[in-house]
Amino acid sequence: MRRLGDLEAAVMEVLWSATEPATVRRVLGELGRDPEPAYTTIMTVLDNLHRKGMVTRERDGRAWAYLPAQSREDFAAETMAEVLDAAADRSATLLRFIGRISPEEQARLRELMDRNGGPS
Amino acid sequence: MRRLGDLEAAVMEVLWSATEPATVRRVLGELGRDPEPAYTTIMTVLDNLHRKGMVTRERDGRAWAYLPAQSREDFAAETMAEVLDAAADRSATLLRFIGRISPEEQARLRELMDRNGGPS
DNA sequence: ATCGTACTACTACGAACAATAGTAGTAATG
DNA sequence: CATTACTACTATTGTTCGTAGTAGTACGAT
Repeated sequence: MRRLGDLEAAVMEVLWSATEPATVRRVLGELGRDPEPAYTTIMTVLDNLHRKGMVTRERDGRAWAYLPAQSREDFAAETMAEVLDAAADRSATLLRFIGRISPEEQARLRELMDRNGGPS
Repeated sequence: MRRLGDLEAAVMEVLWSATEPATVRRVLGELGRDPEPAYTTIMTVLDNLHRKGMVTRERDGRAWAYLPAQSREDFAAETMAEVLDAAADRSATLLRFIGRISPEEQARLRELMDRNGGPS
């Protein structure tokens, strides 16, 4: 499973919240950390995320602008699926999983399955 | 999220596969690693897992016998729920999640919800 | 043209956690 | 009572992440 450090996760949050590709400068500004990390720190973090395939990047003038390779939701869903795959007894895991989410959420889950995979 | 190293995960696998509390010696034997780690390495790993609350232990003669604090399925389900919590848009995440599991598994999920949360 | 600014590439180091294991002490067993 | 097996304590190394400096380069303004 792809695992992120604290700062890496915070940086991804910024990128996920952004509506546009974000430069290092922009990520730094929107991180809202105290004390503010150095510009080069964020640059390194973004570079590492790029190596890990978590983000892609494109030129914005001279600077790189980074954008998430996946949406936050895709990332979360993929992680959930990976965790499920790692479990031996998938049914038992699913059963316990639904035991951990609210009845409302179960209803929503049902609805989503109806609407989506249901009437093919 | 509780994160485990490679060896830690392998040790947990052994414990999860075991039907009984397992001693260090036993875990070491069933790890099947080449080269086989030192006895004390596994001892330290189990001690760390114990500190993290991943395992409990009881005396088996002079040795400690370790057993998982949670089943593999509980662990997986809890992790899945944590990941879902971290996502901003839970519905969207669930939607993508069901998109990643097979129709059969969706059916099973539906069945589990019917049987469980359904007729209260 | 060149000077300053902003960005990048390269490099490095410290902190935290994981992997690895040795040594010394102690208890059980024969 | 000696040998063996286990535990506690300690230490070292590796890996990943967080942190950042320095040097180089391109661009825009004057």
